[in-house]
Amino acid sequence: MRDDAGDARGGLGTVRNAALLLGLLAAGSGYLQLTELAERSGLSYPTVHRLLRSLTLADLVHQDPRSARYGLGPGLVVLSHRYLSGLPILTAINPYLVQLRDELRLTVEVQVIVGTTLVTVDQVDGSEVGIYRSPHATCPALDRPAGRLLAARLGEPDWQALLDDLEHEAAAEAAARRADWAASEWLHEATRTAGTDEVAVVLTRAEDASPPAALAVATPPRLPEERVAEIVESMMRARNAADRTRGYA
Amino acid sequence: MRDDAGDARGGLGTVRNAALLLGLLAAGSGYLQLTELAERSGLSYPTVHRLLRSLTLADLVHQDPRSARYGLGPGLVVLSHRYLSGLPILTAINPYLVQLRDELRLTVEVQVIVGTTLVTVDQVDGSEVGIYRSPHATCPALDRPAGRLLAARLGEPDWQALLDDLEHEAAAEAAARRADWAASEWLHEATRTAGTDEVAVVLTRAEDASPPAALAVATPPRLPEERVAEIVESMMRARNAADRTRGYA
DNA sequence: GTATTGCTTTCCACATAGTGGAAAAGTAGG
DNA sequence: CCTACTTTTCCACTATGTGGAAAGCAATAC
Repeated sequence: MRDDAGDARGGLGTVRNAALLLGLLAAGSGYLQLTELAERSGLSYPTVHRLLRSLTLADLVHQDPRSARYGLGPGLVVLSHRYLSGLPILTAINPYLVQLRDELRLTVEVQVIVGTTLVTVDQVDGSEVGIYRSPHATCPALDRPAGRLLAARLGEPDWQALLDDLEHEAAAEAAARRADWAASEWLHEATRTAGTDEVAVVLTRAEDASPPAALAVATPPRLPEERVAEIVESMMRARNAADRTRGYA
Repeated sequence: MRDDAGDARGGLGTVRNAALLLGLLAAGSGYLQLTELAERSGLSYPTVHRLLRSLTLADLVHQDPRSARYGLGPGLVVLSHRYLSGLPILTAINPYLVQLRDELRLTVEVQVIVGTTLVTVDQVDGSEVGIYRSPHATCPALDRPAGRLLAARLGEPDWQALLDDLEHEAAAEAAARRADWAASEWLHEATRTAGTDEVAVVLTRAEDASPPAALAVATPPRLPEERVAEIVESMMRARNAADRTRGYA
């Protein structure tokens, strides 16, 4: 079965172009000029202009009236929230997050891997975070232990795409450690950028239809092994309670 | 100036159709059948099919392999996070949220109005929420005091669209109270659905380019006026500190 | 104050991409 | 095995989406 309309395998060109522009706006920091988007996308100025105007009408893009530059739009927030509020794993783990935070006295996060990106989709803040919070954090998946556990559970094409973004040495190390990550229910080691360690526990099962998710807790460096074991145990308990809610025993 | 290509004023038809389907998926609960989407959109089966496949390739839609039904996709989360992480008001208020939560001993939320919808874009949970958390909540704007303050500050077309969604009596009441809401920096009254009261404080200024935002704190009913005044004062202090960060004095 | 430069937006002609009716393929239930 | 419904593909057609050229706009330099 092959639908020729819609450029076999690639989908409708106009939708692909619109999505391309959204991706470019997401990859940039802040607002971009129409000419920059045309250069990076390979599309002409009038085409970029019409696509951006169409996306603006749909509230998916916003044009800064002062600078005429374009950025992502607020309509994306509603769509994303609707998506997240329907994820069974988030609904199931939700009731346990505050209790887990109070028990550990640490900020608890829920991470989801999307493509090669690790996204913080929920968090319950402990008092220890002070003024350094990142409620809408995204980072390359392998930067954090949670991302390593989840990335290792991706299918081959996604795993390969992830490796393609890495330098040779980092890709080799990741490839070497993949089987270990895939076999582990939890991981405690350093993050790449935040200068902290992190304990991560996988939430999702291979048979789940939604993207892989994990719990994550940032910890000080050089935590005693007993303390790590306690944290893992608490996180596992929350995870297992959520599993019972979801019908896994 | 008028660009005929792109159906004057409506943008490109294909982008509009794609956005229409995203909106229908957001409005539904869970996954929808292709035939349902065709019926609600007025588009033909093959058209809906090609649009959905294109959106799926862009990670904005997901097809459940078991039921063949369609739902919103995880790519929306990355785009939304990138959008939110660039909002100046969120960056500015962020460092004060944990301290405010600890001071009030109550959950603190940041609300943003998008169209006629109020969206919780950040929250710092107190211990009082227990197992009833709504981290990705969306609701009609006027259901909550924060939404009332923000909706009253919308332009005429958006305000009108909001009224159109209401029953006649509710619309009349909102119209009667609009001026009062627009003139108030804070509001303390009942929410429509949660069975709680709420204190809300406006965060954004009319001249801000980003969507209107507010701080919100749920409170028990029949709170003494002195306590309400204390809560408002603390929230205003956080708001004013964020304003100084943003260059307003 | 004027000219220049660069960006955004519109105009126009054209070709093909996107559309919908019809048909085929797939799946679940009786 | 048959039926009913849904999803996906095929096919012909035309209206939409494209890009080159031009117009409009705003900021900057002289």
